[in-house]
Amino acid sequence: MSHPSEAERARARQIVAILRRTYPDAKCSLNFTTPLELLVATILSAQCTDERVNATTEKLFQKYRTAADYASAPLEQLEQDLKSIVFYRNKAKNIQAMARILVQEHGGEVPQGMDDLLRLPGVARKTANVVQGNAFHHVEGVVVDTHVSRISRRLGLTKEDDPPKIERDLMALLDQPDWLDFSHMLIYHGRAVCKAPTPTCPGCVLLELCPTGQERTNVV
DNA sequence: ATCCCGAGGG
DNA sequence: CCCTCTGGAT
Repeated sequence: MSHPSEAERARARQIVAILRRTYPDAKCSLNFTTPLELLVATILSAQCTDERVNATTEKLFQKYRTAADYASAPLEQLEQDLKSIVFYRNKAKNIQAMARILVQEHGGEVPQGMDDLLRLPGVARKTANVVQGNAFHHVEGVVVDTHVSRISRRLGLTKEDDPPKIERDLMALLDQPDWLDFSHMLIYHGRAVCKAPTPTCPGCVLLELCPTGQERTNVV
């Protein structure tokens, strides 16, 4: 899949066009006003709904305004402030370690480069792509979360299982200007229609272009 | 492959 | 009690 045919790229463009008509306002669902806020929110969003993250960060961002605030807080205090988020101990530890690197190596700011972002604890390609795309309007890759992985596989856009490999397939298949929106639209689609256990294929706007949907609706 | 480990809904 | 929500590090 690293060298998709022109037919495969054309099919991908059709999928993007339909998604754009269906989800014209798709965007990042995390609330943030600065790159630091988005970075913290995205770390918190692992295995957790954006709604729950937003409910937590509403208070969190009033208390922690700078990287130094996270860096200097007692870890137990930060843990308590993240208590309602799943994996809160890991996330508190990662956010504090991340903030200390921002203070010590980046003047308290969030770095824009992929390599610098990936060196931060709790940050892998998904989080780095979210921050680059939504805070810096700089798109180097495709955001591949569980929704993007699942739906890309169902649509036959990739056969891979490993998120970095899925990302490589999608980067080869999609036009770069579509990368960020593609993920946002699939995330909306995944929440509303193409759900993990039980996709509601009848009525899906992508049914005609989806091998999995064809299979499911023919059997049932 | 396993660990991390909360909240809301049925 | 069980399932759903939905990444990163070791």
